[in-house]
Amino acid sequence: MSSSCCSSKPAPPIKNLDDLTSVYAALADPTRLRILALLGDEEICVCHIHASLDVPQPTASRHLAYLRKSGLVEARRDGIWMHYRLSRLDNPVVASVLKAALHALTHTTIKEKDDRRLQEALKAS
Amino acid sequence: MSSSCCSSKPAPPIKNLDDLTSVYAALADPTRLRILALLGDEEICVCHIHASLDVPQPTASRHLAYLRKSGLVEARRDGIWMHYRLSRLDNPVVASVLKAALHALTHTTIKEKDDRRLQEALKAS
DNA sequence: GTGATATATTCGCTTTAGCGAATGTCTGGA
DNA sequence: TCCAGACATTCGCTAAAGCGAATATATCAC
Repeated sequence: MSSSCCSSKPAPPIKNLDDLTSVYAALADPTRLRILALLGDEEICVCHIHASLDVPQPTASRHLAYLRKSGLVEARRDGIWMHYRLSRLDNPVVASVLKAALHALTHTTIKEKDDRRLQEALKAS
Repeated sequence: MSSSCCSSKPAPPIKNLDDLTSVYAALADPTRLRILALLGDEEICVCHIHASLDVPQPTASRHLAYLRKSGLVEARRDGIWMHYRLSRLDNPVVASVLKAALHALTHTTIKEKDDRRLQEALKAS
């Protein structure tokens, strides 16, 4: 993982430990982890997210707002739809933390189910 | 970071997402992050930990108990002293998550101070 | 056993997080 | 302008976390 940081460019120091702590707080919830895993490289709208995770729409929306505030995801409005995607993190250290999380999530069994439901939702729309 | 997992041996699946979530919950506290960063490869007793972090002894002890329950650290009794060290994690996926955290912590400014106080404490003992 | 030191735990408290239900807001179409 | 659909937010509640202070436990020396 040091290859995603520290190899070429010098990584900027993290002056405030709370910046790191808040990232881990954002990752410390199963619904948010599932959202991040679902996003991967794609951009997904809220309706597909809450359908894939099989959680109520306000729940998905609340966790998306949390992730957005923490800087891990970004949103784009498209008419009545909101599309979410993973942020391109400027800080390589934080980026490697998220990368480790995404990698770990590929090893979870629940991600398979979520991905399957996403494909069904995409097909049905 | 995929080099620390998935390269040679097949990583075991994470059947329960809560296993991952609880690891991130353990990392979502500044005192615990500082403890993990301080430990590094060494084994450190509680008195040096709470002296290095400049937190009350019960605080250090409580967070160490938390880290211990979460499986991230292990303890060894040596007379009246308790020595803590990072666990050797059997799950490579979780190990890479911790590795990313430790790497990120090397970029924090507070770790320098903590390390410096640790050296002083070691020298004084 | 007594005392001293190192560490762990409990207690009372405040703060925060997450949830379901309900409601609010925004957008596009009729 | 009014409605319907997509999404966001608020409210009331419960559960959990973290802290400081105090107390308990454990080990060793005497």
